[in-house]
Amino acid sequence: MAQKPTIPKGTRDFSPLVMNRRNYIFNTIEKVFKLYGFLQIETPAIENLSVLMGKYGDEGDKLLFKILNSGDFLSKVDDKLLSKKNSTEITNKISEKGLRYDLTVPFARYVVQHQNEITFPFKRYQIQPVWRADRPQKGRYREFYQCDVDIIGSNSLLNEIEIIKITDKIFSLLDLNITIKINNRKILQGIAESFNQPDKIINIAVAIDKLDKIGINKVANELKQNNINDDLIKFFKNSIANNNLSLENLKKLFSDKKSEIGLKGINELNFIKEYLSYIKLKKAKIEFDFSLARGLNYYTGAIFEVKSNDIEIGSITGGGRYDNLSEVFGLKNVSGVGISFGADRIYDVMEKLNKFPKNIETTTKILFVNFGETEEKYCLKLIDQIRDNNINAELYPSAAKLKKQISYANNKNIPYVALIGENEIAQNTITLKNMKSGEQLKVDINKLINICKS
RNA sequence: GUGAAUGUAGCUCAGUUGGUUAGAGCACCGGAUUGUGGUUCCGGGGGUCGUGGGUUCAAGUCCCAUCUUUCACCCCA
Repeated sequence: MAQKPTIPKGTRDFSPLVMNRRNYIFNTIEKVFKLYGFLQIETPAIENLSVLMGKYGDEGDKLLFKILNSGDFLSKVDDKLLSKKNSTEITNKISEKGLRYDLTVPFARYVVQHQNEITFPFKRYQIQPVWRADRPQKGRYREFYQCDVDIIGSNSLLNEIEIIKITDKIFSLLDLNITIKINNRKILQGIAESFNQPDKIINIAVAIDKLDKIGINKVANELKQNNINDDLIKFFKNSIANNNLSLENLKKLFSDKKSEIGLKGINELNFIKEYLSYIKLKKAKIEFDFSLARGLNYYTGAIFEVKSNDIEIGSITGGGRYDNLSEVFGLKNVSGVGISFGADRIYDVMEKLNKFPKNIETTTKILFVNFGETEEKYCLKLIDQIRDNNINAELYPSAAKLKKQISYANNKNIPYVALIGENEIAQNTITLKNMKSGEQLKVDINKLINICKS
């Protein structure tokens, strides 16, 4: 036990059974992405820290995995700096690369770098792992996959509708009951502006986001601690207490305070509402929730978050519109909207609810038993023919005891076993064993192929 | 980053107020059954009890440190 190898905190190995199930999720998601006309890209696991830093808020920066410079990286650090023991300053000198934290920021970087090859609006999807130096706990890993779709280079709110449709389609295929929560950052910004604290929008958003969890009083405390003024806190307390935090109420506030951005947010939200009333969703519930904030800094318009209705776990999917993300990389006026499916959390939910179909687990359809050199040569020819018919088949690699070979088929859930020994060769036939029923038939190769195909 | 709990065989766990050689079930390997798995019976391998130190005649059991895993907060998929 002592010297057994381990893997780093928050990372996992995926065994064959788990991989089958993970691939089922990835394939379902990818199929829907393609159905809506998205094209795939990949970006490197490693990005320059200058690309990653400052995009996710202070908390996000702390959670970035940083990579040491190669070579004698300490030689550039002078003794004064070392003795100060300021980790941030020293890190800047010894690390210039990091592991990507999400797929959206690398995508924005990609768009700016490849702007001349891209036809806008650009619809891309990307399924790759991301890394966060978080403390692992339930549904939280340090390495996990995100499945992102984004449309960049179009302001149309039709894209938001499409994102909602994609989300609905994927979760209906996976047979999960979910709620899509929708809000708009412009509304939050309008609130901040209306009370003369436009710079506090992040603090306000993060505090309001906890409304469901900790209640209005604790939210009020947190707002106070962040130096949010009393007028705003009062507004919240009153409207929540009177169950009155409605679109109309907010609209009135924004009109009174002449907050253009707030009014724009309300218009955008109404657009989505109106269009959603035209189209049918298969499975998803929609909830407009003014307390939804999302921690990532870069969102500027609609924001989405998906929760499981049946399992208590953080959000399993999230996204929104970002107007200025490519601007920080030098490309102005390119707005994007996208959403990210958290494959690992979706897996956890599906496993708890037992939602994985049974038929995704079989791999090999037929095993050829190996009786020795003459027989294996004979089998090799037949097995080629079977594989040419697109049937997964394998030959046991040694003439082990029959018991062992059949157990192998049993453990691997292989439904058919072909036995070809001296007798069968002489009679030019195959003994085919059905592992479920235990039945054995003598068949020829064509019949065997037909049985395996059905 | 803050606060808690946890660690005994591949897995799930027992192990009394500290006291011989640390157990069970499942899994694995072999045999009953040399051309037949999933059932049954018999046998077998596998542990310096997370790691390092300490207390004691004696530590899986008590103390300290450290690591791991898990949970909550923060934040998030």
